[in-house]
Formats: sequence, structure tokens, C-alpha cells
Amino acid sequence: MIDHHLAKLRARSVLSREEEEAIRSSVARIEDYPADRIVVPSHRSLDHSTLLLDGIMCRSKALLNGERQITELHVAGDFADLHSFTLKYLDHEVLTLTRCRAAIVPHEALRAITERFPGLARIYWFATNLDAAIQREWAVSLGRRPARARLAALFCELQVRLEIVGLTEGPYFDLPLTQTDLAECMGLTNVHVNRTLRDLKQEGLLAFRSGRAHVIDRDRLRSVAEFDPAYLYLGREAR
Amino acid sequence: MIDHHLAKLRARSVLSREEEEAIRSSVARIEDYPADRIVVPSHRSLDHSTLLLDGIMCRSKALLNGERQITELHVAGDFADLHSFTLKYLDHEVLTLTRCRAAIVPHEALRAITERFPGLARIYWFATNLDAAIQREWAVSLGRRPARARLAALFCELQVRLEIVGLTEGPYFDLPLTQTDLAECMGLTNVHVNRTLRDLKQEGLLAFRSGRAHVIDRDRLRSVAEFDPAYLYLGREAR
DNA sequence: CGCGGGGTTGAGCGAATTCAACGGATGTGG
DNA sequence: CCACATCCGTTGAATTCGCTCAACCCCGCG
Repeated sequence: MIDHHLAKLRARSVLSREEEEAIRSSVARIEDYPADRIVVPSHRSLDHSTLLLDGIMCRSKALLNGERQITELHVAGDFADLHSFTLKYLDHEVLTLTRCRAAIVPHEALRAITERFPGLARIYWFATNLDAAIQREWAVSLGRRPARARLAALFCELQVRLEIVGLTEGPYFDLPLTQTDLAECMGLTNVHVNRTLRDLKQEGLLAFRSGRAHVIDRDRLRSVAEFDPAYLYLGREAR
Repeated sequence: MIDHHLAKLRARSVLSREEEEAIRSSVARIEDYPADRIVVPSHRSLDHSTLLLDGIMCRSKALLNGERQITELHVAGDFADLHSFTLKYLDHEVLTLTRCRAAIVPHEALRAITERFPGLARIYWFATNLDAAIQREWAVSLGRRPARARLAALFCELQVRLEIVGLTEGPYFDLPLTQTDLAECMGLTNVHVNRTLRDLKQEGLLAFRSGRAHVIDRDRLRSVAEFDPAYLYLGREAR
């Protein structure tokens, strides 16, 4: 059920038997959502967090002209809004980009397990800081990388994040997003994403078609993106 | 000494006498730094966090060609690297943009006070989530706002953040940054920042000269930026 | 007095956008 | 089963916002 989540935590921390059990028992219920559904509205008081089990969600902020910026993608195993535990309401929306299944974890349960297990408190605090690290790397893409490198960086990141939770098959992984979704992540237009993906394919770096990605040449793709996975905090990177 | 910090915390939470005392006693020492000094190197194991008392620091990530993206600015009262408490090392550098004074808080002291005072744990967890919220708003600027709105949003944010800690004088505040610093925050070139600031001044919105900002027309500046301070979590915004 | 950092301005360029059209796939209702 | 609508992807042409390159200014400072 929440195995993807446990895999994600175990990729960065040691988890005791009791802690694992506490996490399992904190799930109040399971929810299903269709694609393009707002899961967590912005500026609304919240009393639970949403642990994504299957599908892809995102955090997004809208502008008045209808454009929006996606600030992070969430895959199976991620809490989409763990930060609502301390923030009480969110400054952005959380919405589904595909059909999704999620576990609902009441803030009351989070409070209980983080007080009983200080180690879990640290682990979940860490998890929200990891989200922030991902957002920083996206800021680098948005602010300084040309379109090619932006998309390259995004696919490099997703490959690693999906690999951790066992959702890649070698260089292939499912990513059922539209080109417009990718554009809203990386601050581009869908038209330019289309052309840039064509270029990346022609160069033999990356193929993305009908919701499936193929990292053809990982080393060169990473080089284009200047991708360094240290920001994903998988351990052993501190010097 | 750390009054700016206490003011920042009190703008979002209630702080007991004992908690305040615990915070005060967690400071190990005070450090001074010249401008353009790396305070926290990236990818290096850390055992303390840095509470900025005076001056301006930033978080920045460098690219191979020498360009860099500043992902957040820090002012008096901010922890520049509180997230290092859980992350152990950072994916970015923290450096001074001006001369700075800072309080060094050992992670050991943070561990002690957050275990003794669960409320402080929540407050500091919140603080790192607030940093993430600021980074999200910057992502919106970087990805979707044109240069004018980017700079407008930045100055709107800084006015609020400085006001909280008592560092504004009405519509005026000191911001001893260069136009190149602003460019590195907002993903622009110093040349374009220069022209955009000129435009903002000519429109009677904002004047920025020799390290001092004057928000001439706050309402119109906020309107240009589509600035909504809710993301700064000053309370009473949840609906 | 020369030097360097920061600011300012102009000219030309280029990456990405806008606008528009079209194709393929999918779904739906008559 | 076909007509039609919709969504997503694709491509071309024209445009534009911001960049690059370069020159010059001002001012504080050694």
C-alpha cells in the first residue's frame, strides 16, 4: 500500500519496525481522484495531508491571465502536502495531472507519531526540506537554463525519483504528462516544449512519446542539464 | 541581539518566555563576515546553523559557465540555513551580499531545544516551510512573470519581510544590493534589470538607488506583480 | 591620478513566444 | 457506424522580450 513511501524514506534514513508500523497506522482512508482535479485548494484550512500512492500530482500557482506555474511534481510515495502540517493552509494548489490514488493522513495522526517518535519528526521535517531542495533546482532551471537543459534536468530528476521507488524499467519510465504540463513546470510554452523534445530526440538523448520516457543517453542528458543528483539527498554526497 | 529573529517568529506564532530563553541560550557565538564571502559551502557536512543578525545573505547555486541563480534572500532575523539541521549538508551555497553579522547555533543546541520544547520544533519546521513558500513564489516569477513584474514582486516581498522585523521606514527601506544581485535573483541580466528599474521609476511605482528602495505606489506595484502576501504566512489568511 | 566596480545607454541579435493552421487519436451521441 | 467535437501534438511565420556586446559615465579609493 504505502510501500513506495517507505522505499522513499528508506533511501534516505533508517526506519525502525515501530516507526514503520506507526506510519502505516496513521492512514485514515484511501481516496481516488480523476485527472485534473484539485486535491488541496489554496488558502483553505487543512487538517490532513495527502500521501500519493499512484499517479502524478503537482503543486501549482495560478496567475490572473490563466497561466500557471507548476512548482513541483509528485510521484508515488511522496506526500504532496506534508508542509500543510505546519503551515495550516497552503499558498498553492495541489492537483492531479493523471488519475490518482492517495492515502489521507490526519494532522492529528502526524502530531501523534512525530511526538512519540522524534526520529520520525526528523524524517518528515527532512522530507519537506527535500521538497524545498527540488524547488531550488527548478529555480535554477527556470532562471538560468535554456529550454533544452530545463527539460533535460527535469527528466534526469524524475528518472532518479522514480527509480528510488521502483517505477523505472532501466532507461524507461511512465510519465503520463502532456507537453503542456511539462511547459507549465519549466516556464515554457507547449509549442517550444514540442520543438525542444524533437531536438533532444534527434540528438539521441531522450525520447518522450505518449506518456512514456526513454532516457537514451543518460550521461549526455545529464551533461546537457548539468545534473548533479546531490540535491536529491540520497546519501554519501557530503564531503 | 536576536530581536529581529524573535520578531519574525512572533509575527507567525506565540512564543513563551521559556522558549524565548531557550532560543537565546542556543547561540554559541557571533561572527562577522565581509561582503561576498561564502558562509556555508555546499556539499559539506555541517554541525551548526547561521542566524543572520545584520546584513543580507543569499542562497545560490552556480552553473558551470559561471552564472548563478540566487534562490532566496535572507535579511536580519532569518536563519540562512536552518534546513541544514535535517539535511546535514546543503545543495547550495550560502553567501553574504553585504557585510554581515550572524549568530552561530549548533545543531546540538537545536536538537536539545526542539526536543525539550515541541512547540519550538513546530515553529522551526514551519520556518523552513516558509522558506520553501518564498521559493515557490520566486518560481512563479522566474517561470511566468515578465521582468517588470518579477522585480515588482521581489520588492513587494522584501518590503513585507523587512517591515515585520522593523527595518522599513514607511515606504523606504535599505537594500544594499547591486543590480547584478537583483538580476541573479530574478533570472535576468544586470542590463535588463537596469532598464526595467528605470521604467518602474518613470511609471512612479518604485525607486531604487544606491542601496535604498522607495516603494512609491504600493498598490500599483502590488498590482503589477499580482502580489498576494498570503504566501508569507502572517496569519489570518486561511479561509 | 589611475583604476575598478557599479550603473547607463545603444545597436543588433536570438531564443522563445504568439498566432495560426492542421493532423491524428479518442470519445460520444444521433 | 458515421458525423462531430475535443484534446494533444506538430509545424510554419512573424514577432518580441530579453540578451549580448560594447562603449561610456560616475564615483570612491589606493
